[in-house]
Amino acid sequence: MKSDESKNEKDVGLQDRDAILNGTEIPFAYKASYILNFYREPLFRVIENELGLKRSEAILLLFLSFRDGVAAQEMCDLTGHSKTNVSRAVNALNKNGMITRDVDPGDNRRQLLYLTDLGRRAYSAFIPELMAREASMLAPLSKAERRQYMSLLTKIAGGVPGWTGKSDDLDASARRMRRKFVD
Amino acid sequence: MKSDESKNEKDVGLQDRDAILNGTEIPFAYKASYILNFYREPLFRVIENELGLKRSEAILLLFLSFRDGVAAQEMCDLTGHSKTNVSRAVNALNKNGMITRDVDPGDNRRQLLYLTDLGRRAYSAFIPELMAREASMLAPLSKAERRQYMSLLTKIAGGVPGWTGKSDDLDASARRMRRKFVD
DNA sequence: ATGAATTCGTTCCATATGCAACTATAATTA
DNA sequence: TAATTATAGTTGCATATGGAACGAATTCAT
Repeated sequence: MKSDESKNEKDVGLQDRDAILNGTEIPFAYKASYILNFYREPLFRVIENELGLKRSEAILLLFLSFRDGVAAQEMCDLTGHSKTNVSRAVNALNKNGMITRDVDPGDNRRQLLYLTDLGRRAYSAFIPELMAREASMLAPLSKAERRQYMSLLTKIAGGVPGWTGKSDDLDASARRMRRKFVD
Repeated sequence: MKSDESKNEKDVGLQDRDAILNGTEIPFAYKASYILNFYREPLFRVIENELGLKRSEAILLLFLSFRDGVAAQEMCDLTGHSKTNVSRAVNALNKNGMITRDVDPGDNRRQLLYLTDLGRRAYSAFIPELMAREASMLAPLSKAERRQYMSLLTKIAGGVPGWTGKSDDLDASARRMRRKFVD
């Protein structure tokens, strides 16, 4: 694949951009990543600057907003984040008063997490921006297409537990990669 | 280990999981993030362990695989990654012989990047695993649904340049957040 | 019950990453 | 042309993040 040499323009035109996004061998994953990168990253930086919340802390607040009272473990399972990171987010938010934690009466190792009023206020401060940006993201879709999109996402998400968590598959991937790349 | 799924309360059941994913106020973004997290992160870690390629380096190889000869700048524009990170990836891959770089004859500031054979071999080592995982991800969808999904992603991706890069909007978000959260 | 194995959460350490400041080159304006 | 502004890429610094090792609580198998 040779690039042609007509690169006078530094701007990448729209159709060019689309061609680029279609060039990869993993077009679904690539496009979804592309979209999500531009959706999430800039806003998380704003949240960090304005509210002093790290990415993982904002995500924890988001999670607790509709799932109050879980333990850190659930957060790891359902988001795929490392427990190291979740632990740190829990401690930081606890320290600044945005969540509280109670020992789980049924298991003293676990600590159940709850939003405080301050935590809810922080959540209320950033969630409208995330929603507005989501609306921008979906703007090119009609109502019917949005329903379609949600339906597809739901189907895909439903399959996730089937192909994640199987560390055997990842080990097999690792072996194939290694074998293929050995010098 | 408990042998099955009947009533282990620590496990989150499937229907429960779906309810959780639907609970948020940004369901599209949340579900897409959820899927993508589980798609990408584990494999990037395998790539790092097996091939010694950082996430940003693997992404650069992926990008060059269908877009050989670009400058670092394009990489930033089209992926949203910071130029710091891209610069470091370029230097690392150049040092270990996976890419070469030539000064752009039309602009001495720019350096055009090219995959080497070694770089292609590294790419060839990991891309099948990303493809296989993409296939797993899409497994719940029929052929027709996949076409639909791609069509929707294309539409959404086409809109991205319209709502990103407008730092005015982000500034406005920042102001609203701050105002809403002031103590 | 006793001891082995498992799980929840924390901490240490190494590394990855973003921002801001900087150098060098190019484009713009006078 | 000279002076100003903008852009490509690099680097210093502060911080974010993941893995492994750990302590404590729990479960499992005798």
